[in-house]
Amino acid sequence: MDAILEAAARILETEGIAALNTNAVAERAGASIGSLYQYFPGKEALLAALIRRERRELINAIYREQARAPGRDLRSVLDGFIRAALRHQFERPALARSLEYAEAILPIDAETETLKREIVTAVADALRVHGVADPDTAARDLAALTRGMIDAAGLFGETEIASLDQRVRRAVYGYLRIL
Amino acid sequence: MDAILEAAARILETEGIAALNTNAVAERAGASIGSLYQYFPGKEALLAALIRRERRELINAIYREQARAPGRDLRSVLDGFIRAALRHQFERPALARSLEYAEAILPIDAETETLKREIVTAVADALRVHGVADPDTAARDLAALTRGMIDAAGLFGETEIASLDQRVRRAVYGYLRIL
Amino acid sequence: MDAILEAAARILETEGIAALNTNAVAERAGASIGSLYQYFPGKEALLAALIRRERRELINAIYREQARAPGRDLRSVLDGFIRAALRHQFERPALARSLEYAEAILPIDAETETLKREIVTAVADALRVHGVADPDTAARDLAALTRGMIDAAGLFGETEIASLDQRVRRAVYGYLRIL
Amino acid sequence: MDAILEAAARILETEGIAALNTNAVAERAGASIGSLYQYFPGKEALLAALIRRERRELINAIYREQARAPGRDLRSVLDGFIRAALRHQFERPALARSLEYAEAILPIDAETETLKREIVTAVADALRVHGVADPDTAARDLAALTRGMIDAAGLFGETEIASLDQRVRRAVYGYLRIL
DNA sequence: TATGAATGAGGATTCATTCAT
DNA sequence: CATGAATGAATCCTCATTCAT
Repeated sequence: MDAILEAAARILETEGIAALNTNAVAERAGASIGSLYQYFPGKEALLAALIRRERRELINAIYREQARAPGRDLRSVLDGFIRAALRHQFERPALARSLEYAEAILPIDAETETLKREIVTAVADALRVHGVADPDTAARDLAALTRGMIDAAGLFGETEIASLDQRVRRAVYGYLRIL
Repeated sequence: MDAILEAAARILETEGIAALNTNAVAERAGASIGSLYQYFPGKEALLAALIRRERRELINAIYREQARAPGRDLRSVLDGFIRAALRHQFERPALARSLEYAEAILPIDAETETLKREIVTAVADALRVHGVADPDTAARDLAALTRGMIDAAGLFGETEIASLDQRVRRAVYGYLRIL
Repeated sequence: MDAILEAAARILETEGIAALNTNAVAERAGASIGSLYQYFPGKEALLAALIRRERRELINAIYREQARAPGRDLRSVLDGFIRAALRHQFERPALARSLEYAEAILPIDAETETLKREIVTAVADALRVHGVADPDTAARDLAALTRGMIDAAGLFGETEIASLDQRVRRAVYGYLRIL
Repeated sequence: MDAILEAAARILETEGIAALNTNAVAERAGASIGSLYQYFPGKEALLAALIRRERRELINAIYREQARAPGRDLRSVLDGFIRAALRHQFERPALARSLEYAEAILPIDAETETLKREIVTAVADALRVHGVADPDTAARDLAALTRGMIDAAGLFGETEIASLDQRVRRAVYGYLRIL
């Protein structure tokens, strides 16, 4: 099951959604199509599972940062969030991009929808604690801006994470007018 | 020919890349598939043409702003660019998103590649004139962050352009540390 | 389109419903699967069309007999109906059997349902004119009994129509207690 | 083993031959597919066993009637046969229909073939004893007509057995010209 | 003897593309 | 130039059957 998900991830990563077909996934996973359908009711469910897997990873990283948040200043907290996002999305930029698109296209089930909201909610909570105005919109904007920048960097072929980290922080701090 | 492109745009907009097939495009355009193939050598070429059409529109808007730039301060110039991007992408957010994704997936021909670079180049030129450091990277970042924010706003269902305009400007100015 | 229907009929006739697959139908019709799907939206629709074709033939024969009915006695009218049923069903007994079963299994659309009823209605009308009690039930019974006998005769390998005709008439007259 | 047969019967009854697949049968029987294959060499054998089970039930009922036949008049004997057929087929009309069809399609083994003949033979014997001409054909016709009427009644949704019993007897007596 | 994961051939359906009219 | 019927490769998915445990 993990092998199948990972195979799907790799195809999405290297060839995009259009090339994601069940036979290719099964073959690359070293399984038969029959097995694929034993674990996933269909192609969409497979994609949904992959989306959830990736989202969950990011959320867990975000939560780990959140756990360290109490008592720290807003910048430190944001730095943590940004680092988590960077590590996650920059690890596999093409995969993140494909899943992002798939999420926008697919009929999203309740669980995936929840996961999606959790990220923004966690950020919004942190902003609220520090007195930021309209924390929900701000969280959404910051997540979007961060994602856009990392995506573009990945597409451009950047490999240096430190520089990108600095630039994202500049945009985030600037948006919030801190410093 | 325009009818065909517009039909493709509408399908992309409402149903996504997966639903974009030549027969559907021809039918919605009120033409026969035969005619579609008279004007476009294939599906990819059709998509590429649509990407170019949309990119060209944005570039023209950017160029119109650029023409007014000499003598104005950086903020005014950036405001123009942001307004152009907003008007363009916020007009048809789902279409923009689909084309964005298609561009990342498709084998891009030279012309489309050039168009893509022109936007960033125009912004970079303006930044360079005003002494911004590493104007190419900055232009890329600003374009990415702007696109990401507008895309997310569209996906979220925002319809008020004024508020979004302000928030994007905040991120852009913040990134550049102006004000 | 006729070729496709006829190919389906022949497969149904010689190999039964289980062997009826779209590829086989297309091949036997000398067409490509693509063409099959141009004319029929799916396998079920193809089967439904075939059912309607066969039913319509029988109904037309029934109607031809009905047209000659006015002024004739009940026996003559029934003889005509029986002859029509025999000629139709005995022509291709295995096909009739398969379609009968398909009709019982498939989700039947309104048109097919109507055709189905028309036969029984025509017989019931004739019975009613001649004062038969509960003409609707009687018509249903007679149709069922006739069909059952012809089906069994076909399955048994009978080829002589005259003897079967006589036996069916005996059952029908007996059911109605005429003679 | 009985559970498996009964599970197959229920699926046949409610969803038809097309929906009868080994996995579904095993699941509904509360067994594993492995077990199914322990008891039956394959799907066809399972179906054949089910056909034999049902046929045997009917034959036993017929034989019970036959045992009471000596010394009784033809009408009483026939009444018994009809009652047996009605009770059996009207109990589960959809199942009977499906098995009937399966029997016509499947490659029938010797045992099933024998069972099939036994019913007609028992009826033919009774007819012969009472001097009916061409008892074999008559038995076949009567069995077919009875089956056809019961099947149609079941399909139509009749639930009242008494009325149907009367009507079948009318057809049977009429066919034999008794009364 | 029971289990059920794994297999993969088979079958339904879609859709990019061609080409005769 | 326009048309749209025809093609068939590609894809999704099902299900009979096997076999290691």
